[in-house]
Amino acid sequence: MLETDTITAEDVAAAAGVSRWTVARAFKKDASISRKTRDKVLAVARDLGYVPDLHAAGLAADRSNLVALIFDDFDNPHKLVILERMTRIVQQHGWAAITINSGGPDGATEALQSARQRRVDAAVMIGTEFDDELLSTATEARRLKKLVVFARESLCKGTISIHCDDERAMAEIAEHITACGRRRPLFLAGPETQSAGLRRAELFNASWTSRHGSPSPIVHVGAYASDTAYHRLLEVFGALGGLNAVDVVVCENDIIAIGAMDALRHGLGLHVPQDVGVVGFDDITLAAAPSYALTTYRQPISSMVEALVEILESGETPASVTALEGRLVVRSSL
Amino acid sequence: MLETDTITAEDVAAAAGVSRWTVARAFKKDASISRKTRDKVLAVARDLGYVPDLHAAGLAADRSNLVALIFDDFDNPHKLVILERMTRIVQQHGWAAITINSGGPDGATEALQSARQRRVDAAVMIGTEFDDELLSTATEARRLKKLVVFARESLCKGTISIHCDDERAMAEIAEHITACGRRRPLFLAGPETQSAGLRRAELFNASWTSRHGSPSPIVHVGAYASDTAYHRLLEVFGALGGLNAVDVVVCENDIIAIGAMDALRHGLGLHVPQDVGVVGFDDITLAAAPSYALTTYRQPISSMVEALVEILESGETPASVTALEGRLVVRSSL
DNA sequence: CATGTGCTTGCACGCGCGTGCAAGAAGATT
DNA sequence: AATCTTCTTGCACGCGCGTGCAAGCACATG
Repeated sequence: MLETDTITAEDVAAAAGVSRWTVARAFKKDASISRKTRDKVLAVARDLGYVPDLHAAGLAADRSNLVALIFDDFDNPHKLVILERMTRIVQQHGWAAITINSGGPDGATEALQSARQRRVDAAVMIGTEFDDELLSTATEARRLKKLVVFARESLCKGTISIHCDDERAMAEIAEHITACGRRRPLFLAGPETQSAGLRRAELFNASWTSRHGSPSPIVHVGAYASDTAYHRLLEVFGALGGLNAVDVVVCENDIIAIGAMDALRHGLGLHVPQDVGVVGFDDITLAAAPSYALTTYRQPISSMVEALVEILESGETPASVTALEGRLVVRSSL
Repeated sequence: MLETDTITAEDVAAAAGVSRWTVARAFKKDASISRKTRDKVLAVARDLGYVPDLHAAGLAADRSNLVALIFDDFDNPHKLVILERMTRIVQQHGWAAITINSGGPDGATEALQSARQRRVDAAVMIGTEFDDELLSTATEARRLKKLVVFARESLCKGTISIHCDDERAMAEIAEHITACGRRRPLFLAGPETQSAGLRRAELFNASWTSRHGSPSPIVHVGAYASDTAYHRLLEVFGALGGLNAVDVVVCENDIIAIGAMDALRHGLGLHVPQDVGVVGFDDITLAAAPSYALTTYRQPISSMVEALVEILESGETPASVTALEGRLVVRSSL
């Protein structure tokens, strides 16, 4: 790189024959500056390749225009969808996103501290590992301007939660299964510790029980990973009673659903959906692939990010909970 | 959040009975400070919950400890692998990563400018849309401290390129195919404009021709997307001569390979690898799924990121090219 | 032409910390 | 005990820009 010498507002001011502050005004919307000087300054700035230093601006204004996106894992492609929406929409509104890899639950404190050191306007926690207990004990969390829990309902004090209305979602799934004539669901949930925070198994059973009197069995998978789900299902399917006990597998997310489908088809030689139906959650890209054609529930990620932007732009820090409605995407797995 | 009042080095200094600069020294490795005062300061800092403000530090030292990761798309799960390694390893060395969504090639300039505004120590471009022509015409690129092109060879002046040794990779693939007895490869490449930068088709054919005399046909897919690849292969397979003309499909990446496998199996009713073999590139998680069991080539992402860290830590800005060796992962698709 | 109003512009001060130098403290030397 | 080192510590200045206020200006009014 050749011209690394940073060019400041001072330089532009000198070249345009105005003061440094006038240059700042030219770049500030709704600033009191005459049309003529603004145009002149902007033109000079363009020639010189000047852009305001957001770093210094943040320091002065105590507003970094930075949000931290803290992820607990990067295995689920759904994270990529979230990241895409998040970065794109947030950028459109003038923020930049710093992505922090917490590297597991133990790293949460460190991640939060790192966010604070960068003066982020908000830290967004994305991942089931970040449960309310962890958040309520993390003192770092108290020191952030805003703490948002994304894609999971959080009742933690001082925390802002933006998520899909899972209660409604699970009710819709229960209804769809019922409409398809299935009566023997098996709920395949994630790791017991993490899955609890999502409450999907619980919500599904609440809805299912209200319709059919008795709950569905729940089996936990050791990790949100297809191969783990694959082996887990093989392990329990026969023990539960095989086809006599299960005619549809409801999964906490698509990753598990993919593993379940592979297990049913390749491991047990069954047909989906003829023998056993499968329903997922998230609608990852792969769910639409002809090999899977998974019926799943799509979270309203874009709306959720819009909600985040609103919270970013609002001055106050309301300890709020926003639940948005997604939609069931019916394909051929049920 | 309750205690939003930022606590500065000044506060710690007062509480510890030293000057602000001594506090700074306590946090600086290899600083000239006595063991005793450092321990005292650090203890006070911990009690008060003080951590140095990296924002202000960056402003003062002209070093933000920030790198920008600029992505052109978020559809390929391989990006997630890169992101995970990138954030994790870079964090371990004291940097934080800001993720920028360029939203297509037109957004590259804007993304670069955004990176500059944040005073990043380096901007890393990840994606085939960022070709050398674009980079050489982008004046913003000249103003960054370091510009790194990741996972693609770049010969652009002033640019640092870190990538997998594709020449060797394609030679290994050609050798494997040959060893498996296949003699009629079809190369399924990405969009013509983007694929050119990767040069994989070209490199494969160089190797193939040297072994068997004549090159493999090359078919371009309109997008790096499975369904696009699916339809494209269906479209051209018969026209090329079907099984008489093709006994293995070599794909520019796994996403295309997945689409190709689906097309061969579900679209054409063929068997993989019995009728036609498939080889991919990247080794995404899905490649290991039993439904695909894709033979593919794994790029040495971790080593590549380590190389990036080395470049970050080295003061100079060598316009360098680093090509690292990956490895072929043989599964059952060939 | 004098006065008042509203729009522009300039500026002191501060955001939190790093750098380099000089003053001070502690230990070593004769 | 006096002096010299070496280690510690304090400080002026600056990084690039935002905020709030006051001075400057143009124009309209009487």
